[in-house]
Amino acid sequence: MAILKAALELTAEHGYAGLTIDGIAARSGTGKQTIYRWWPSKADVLLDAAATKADLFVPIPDEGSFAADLRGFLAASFVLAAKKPLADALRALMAQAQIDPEFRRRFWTAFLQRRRDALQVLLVRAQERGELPVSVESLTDVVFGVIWYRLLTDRPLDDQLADELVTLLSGRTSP
Amino acid sequence: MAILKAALELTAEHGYAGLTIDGIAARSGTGKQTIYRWWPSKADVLLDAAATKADLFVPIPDEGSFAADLRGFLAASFVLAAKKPLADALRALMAQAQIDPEFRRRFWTAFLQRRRDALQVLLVRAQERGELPVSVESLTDVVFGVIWYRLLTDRPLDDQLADELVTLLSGRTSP
Amino acid sequence: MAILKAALELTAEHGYAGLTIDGIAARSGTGKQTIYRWWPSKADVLLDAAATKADLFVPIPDEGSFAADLRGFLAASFVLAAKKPLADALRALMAQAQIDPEFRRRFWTAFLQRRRDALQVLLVRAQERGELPVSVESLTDVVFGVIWYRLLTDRPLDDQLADELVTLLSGRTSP
Amino acid sequence: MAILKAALELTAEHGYAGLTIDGIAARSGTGKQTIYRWWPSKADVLLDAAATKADLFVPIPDEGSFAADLRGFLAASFVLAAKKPLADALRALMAQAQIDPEFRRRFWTAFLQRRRDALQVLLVRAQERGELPVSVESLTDVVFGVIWYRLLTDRPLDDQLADELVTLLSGRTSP
DNA sequence: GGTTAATCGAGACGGTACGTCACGTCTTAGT
DNA sequence: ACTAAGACGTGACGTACCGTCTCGATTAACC
Repeated sequence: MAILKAALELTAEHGYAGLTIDGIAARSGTGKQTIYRWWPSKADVLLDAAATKADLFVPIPDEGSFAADLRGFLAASFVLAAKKPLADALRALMAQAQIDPEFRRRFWTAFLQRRRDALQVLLVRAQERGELPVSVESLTDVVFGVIWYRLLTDRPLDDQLADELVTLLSGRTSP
Repeated sequence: MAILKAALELTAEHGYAGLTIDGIAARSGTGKQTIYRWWPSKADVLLDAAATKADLFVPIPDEGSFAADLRGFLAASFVLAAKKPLADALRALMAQAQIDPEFRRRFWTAFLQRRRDALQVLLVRAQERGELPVSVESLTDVVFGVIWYRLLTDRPLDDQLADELVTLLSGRTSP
Repeated sequence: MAILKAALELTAEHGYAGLTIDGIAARSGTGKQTIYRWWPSKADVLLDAAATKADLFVPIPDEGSFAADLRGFLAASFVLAAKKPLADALRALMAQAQIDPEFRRRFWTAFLQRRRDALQVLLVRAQERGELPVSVESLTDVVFGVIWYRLLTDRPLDDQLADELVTLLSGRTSP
Repeated sequence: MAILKAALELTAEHGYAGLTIDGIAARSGTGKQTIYRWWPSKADVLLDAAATKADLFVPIPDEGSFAADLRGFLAASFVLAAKKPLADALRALMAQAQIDPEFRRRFWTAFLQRRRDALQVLLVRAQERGELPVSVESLTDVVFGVIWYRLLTDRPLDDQLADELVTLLSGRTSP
C-alpha cells in the first residue's frame, strides 16, 4: 500500500516529528480523507507499516535447550532493532503510546502482545523442563525491558548484551 | 515556581497531549515569552518539574549484601513509579525523548544518567565483592529496562517482580 | 420527482447554505451520479423545483385598464413571494446567479425572462393605448426591481407598496 | 490594509467563487487566524473593502429641485456601479446576504442603510416641498430596486434609465 | 525621589498542521 | 443496463498551537 510506504519513508527522512497526515497524503498521492477512513491517527498508519515489516521476523526457534532458543530469539530481535528505519518507527510508536491512551491499547495488542507471545512459547517450554529461575511473566518483561530500554535510549543491542542475558536467564553461558 | 506547578497540574488533568505552552502561561499567570526565556520546550519544563520531585527519592542503600541493597533500591524506585502524576510525567518525557533528539540528550543527562549512577554505586560495590554474574552495564540496563518497560506498558511494579529480580540478579532470594 | 422535493425541503429546513448534493441524494434515496446526470449543479435542481411551483402563478390579466392589470399582476406576484419556502429558494437562486455566470444565464432564461415576458404583455398593451409615461423596458425593471429588492432585503411586499406602485406607474390611484 | 486590497484583487481576478480565506492570507502575507480575528467571514472582508471604496461616492446634492437632486444622485450611483471590480464585489455581497442571515444584517446596516439614508435626505426635502407622488419609503425602494435589479441581472445602468426614472418619480423630465 | 532602564503580562502576528466537509468522478454490487 | 451506495483525489474550511514580536504597566536601580 502506497500510504504505508510513504509513512515509513517520511519517518526515515524527517523523523516522526516531521511526519504529518498532509505529508503522507501528498507523498502517496491520496487524499487525507482516505487515510482517516482507514486509520484513526498517523501513529496507526505507522503501526500498520511497522507490524507488517516486523511480523516477518518473529522466529520461534526450538534448538533443544532454553539457552540456545533464547540466543536465537535475541539474535533475531537484535537484527530487527538494528534496522534504522524500523527502529525509528518503533521508538515513535512507543512514544505515541505514552501520549495517546487509545493508541496504547492498539499498539499493545497489535504489536507488543504478539512478540510477548512468541517469546513465551520458548519460556513455557523451558519452564516445563524446569529450566527457569523465575516466572515466565517476569522473564518476558526482563527480555523486552532490556531491548526497549536500549532502543529508547538510543544505544546499540550488541552481542555482549545477548551473551550476558543468556547467562543471566538460563544460568549458563550461551552455546 | 508557579510555572513548574502549572505544568504538572495540566499534565495530570489533561494528559501530556493536552499540555501546551499557552496553557502553562495562562494557568501560571505568566507570559509565554517568560517561559521561552528559561526552557527550550514544554518537555523541558516538565523535566524540570519531574526531576525536582524525583531527586528527593534517589536512595543509595548500603545494607551489607547486594541482594539487600538491590531490594532497597527497587523498593524506593517502585514507590516513586507508583505516584501517578510523576509516572505520567516520566512516561511523557521518555516519549518526547523519542521525538526530539535534542531533548533526548538533556533527558539522559538530567534524569536517566543520575539514576543509573545511583544504581551503579550498588552494582560496583557488589562487583568488587564478586557478587555479580554479569557486567555492571548489562545489569543496569536490565534493572531500568524492566522498570521502564512496565511503566511504558502501563502495568504495575509489584513486589513479586522485585523479588524475582533480586533472585535473578543476585543469585539468591531476597532477605 | 423525489429529488426536487428533497431539494426544496432541505432548503427550507437548513437554508441554502445547508443544501448539498450529498444531502439531496441521501434524502431522496438516489445516488449522486443520478443527480449529476440531469442537473449541472445543486442550484439547477432548485431552479427546476422553484420554476415548477412558480410557473403556475404567472397570470396575465386583462381587465380593461393598465392600472387594473398592473394591480392584478402585483397581487399575484406578492402572493407568490409571500410563500416562505418559495421565496427562500428564489433568493438563493438569485444569489447563486451572482456567483456562477453559467447559472446566471440559465436562471435568466428559465425564470426571470418568463416573468418579464408576462409583465410586458400588459405593458405593451398599455403602451399601445398611450398609457405609459416611460419605456416598457424601464417599467419592467422598476416593477421587478422593487419586488426583488424587497425580497432580497427580507422585507415584506405589502398592499401599500402595490398601491403606490400603481399610482406611480399608471398616473392614477388603483381601482 | 493589505487584506482588504487582496480581497478586492482576488475577487476581480477569480470571481467571488474563487475568493478564499486561504487565498487572501497568501496574497496579503498574513495568517488565516489574523483574518478570522478581525472579520467573521470572507464576505465581511469584502464588505469592509467595498464600503471603504463606496463611501467616498455618496453625494447628497442640493440643486433646488427634486428632479435635479435625483438626477445627481443617480449619476453618482451609476458611475459607482460602472466600476467593474466594485460592482462585482457588491453583487457578491448581496448574494452572500441571501445565504447567510447574520451577514445580511451586517450588510444592511453597514452598506444598504447608509445609502438609503443618503437618498432619503433628498426625498424628505422633496416631500416637504410637496413634490413627491408617493411615500419616501416606496420611492427609496423603487430607486435602489432598479439599480440592484440591473446590477444583479448584469445589465448596464445607462442614461436612458436615469432620465426615465427622473420622469417617473418627479413628474417632469430631467433638466 | 524622580527618572531611566529592564522585566513582565498580555496577546497579536505569520505560520503549519489539524480533522472535517462537500465537491465531482469513479468503481462496485445488485436488480 | 441502469441504479444506490459509497470510496476516491481534491481543496477549502475554521481551529489549535507554535515561536516571535510588539506593546504598556510595573519594578528596580541609579542618578
